[in-house]
Amino acid sequence: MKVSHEVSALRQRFPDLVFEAGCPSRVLLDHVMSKWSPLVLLALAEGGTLRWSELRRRAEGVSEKMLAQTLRTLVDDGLVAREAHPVVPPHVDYALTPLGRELTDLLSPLMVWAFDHAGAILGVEPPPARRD
Amino acid sequence: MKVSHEVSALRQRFPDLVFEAGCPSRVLLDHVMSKWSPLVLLALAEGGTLRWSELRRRAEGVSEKMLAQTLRTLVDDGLVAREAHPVVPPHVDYALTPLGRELTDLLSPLMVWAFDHAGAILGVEPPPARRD
DNA sequence: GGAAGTACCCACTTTGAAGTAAGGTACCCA
DNA sequence: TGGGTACCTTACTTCAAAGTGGGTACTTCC
Repeated sequence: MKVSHEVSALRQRFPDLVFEAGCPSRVLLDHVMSKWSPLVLLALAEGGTLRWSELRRRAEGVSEKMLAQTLRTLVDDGLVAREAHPVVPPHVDYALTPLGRELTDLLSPLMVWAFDHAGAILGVEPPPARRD
Repeated sequence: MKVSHEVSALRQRFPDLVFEAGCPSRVLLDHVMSKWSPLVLLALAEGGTLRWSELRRRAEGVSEKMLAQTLRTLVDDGLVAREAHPVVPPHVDYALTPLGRELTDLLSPLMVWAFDHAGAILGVEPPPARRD
């Protein structure tokens, strides 16, 4: 039984109460699930090594500030590796670390699932006859 | 190759740009990754059918307002089923729908991963000698 | 009659994430 | 001399999510 297996893995980590706000896993999840992180991570999962300007193009709509902030967080967390070449004009490469790859391997099925079900779930918001 | 397979599944859905803000998958992801949704979903994955008061206890720190709001969203999205028994005092049961179970099957490995790596990742924030 | 229990809703305030706009560096080329 | 390129940073503003503190309904028990 796959489900029971999943649940037991959960149980080991979150005994009775699940996990309180502010605990490390929440913080990490917040990093990973911030507005632009998934886009950056998936872009790197798809595209391999990418430079700053290429990431800006792929994460459509991201501002320079948010891209910098997102990348900084991911680099600090050890999920993305940053390699700056000392040339002019600047050339900086970003790529997933092995840890980052572990993450995207778990993250992308979730994104694919969300993509596949989003229309049905959000489109068919059943008429709000919810009240008892 | 597992990774290539994942990536090709991604590619099919997010051709060159990944996906713009405001698209349905973002909205769904935001629902699922809001502050309390993962706790509620995992609590239901672990605990099966739970009633309101039990959920309040498990999602340590949640306010009544936020629990109500979170549950309402999840119910509207068809991830959680709500069953109100017409007794006094009120008795309302919540449980995952099959769709919700699909989600938690993808979500819980991510949470487990986050739990296992959070300490190392956040604790070892390497001394900020990041600048070139 | 009034307190207690359960599952909520509503109005207001606070917080923090994201957006905007502007500047900054370091070098090359015209 | 003064653009132009690529990679950022900082200061200020905005806005939605979350928090706070109340209220409600219905019935049973004391």
